[in-house]
Amino acid sequence: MDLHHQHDWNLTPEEAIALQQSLQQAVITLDQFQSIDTVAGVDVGFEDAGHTTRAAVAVLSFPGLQLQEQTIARRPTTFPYIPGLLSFREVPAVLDALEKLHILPDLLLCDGQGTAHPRRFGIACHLGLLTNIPSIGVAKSLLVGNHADILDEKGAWQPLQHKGETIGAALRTRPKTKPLYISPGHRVSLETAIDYVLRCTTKYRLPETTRFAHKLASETPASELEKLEKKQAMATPLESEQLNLF
DNA sequence: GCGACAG
DNA sequence: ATCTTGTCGC
Repeated sequence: MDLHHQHDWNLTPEEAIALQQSLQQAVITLDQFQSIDTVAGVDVGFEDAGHTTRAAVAVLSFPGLQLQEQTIARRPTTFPYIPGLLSFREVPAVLDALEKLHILPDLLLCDGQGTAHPRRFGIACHLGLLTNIPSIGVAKSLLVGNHADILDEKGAWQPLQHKGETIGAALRTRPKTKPLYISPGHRVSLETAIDYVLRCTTKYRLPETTRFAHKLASETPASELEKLEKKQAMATPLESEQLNLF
């Protein structure tokens, strides 16, 4: 992929933090996109006791939410899990999976935080910036910040705040369940992020995009992996020029 | 120094 | 995230 913000991945935690602070300056939390016809769910799982990273991308039509395409990529795990540095562990594999797509998704729903991060640069921001695809962070638990109690009805939400600023929202996507933490990744405002997450959510707590991607990243048997590999190789994969055209 | 800590 | 069975509640 010909990325506008390419960079080395062989970094120490200290270098990774410095890079986040640098790249964060380029993040845009305003709506900057045209029509959204496809939404992709991105998720990552691990095999071999964590030695292998498996990334999955599921592209759904929008607003119909019908599966259009799915890809999987596996590669050796090279970075440990460190709170605040998740993207350095998962993004390389995700980029591999995105390169296999034939359809360029209009929006990315990522597993994890966007701006709801100590340095305002969660995995959704990192992926959005590298691919230049509008992105949203959809996390199942909190990394940083606080919020008031949320009404127990779908759609209810409260701003997530940290050090005096609103960094995201705690959103109830289903009654009687824990909220989801939504935040802008890149080129999407918080209000719009909440709207899209709700429009991708049907009867479950997690959006359909995330559910499809998670199924691929964690529940797909190795036996069915080769079947997917063939489908992925059938047509011409997304060319780098198609990604990043501002 | 102590506790918290996406996946 | 992953290792793992049954089980409590709407």
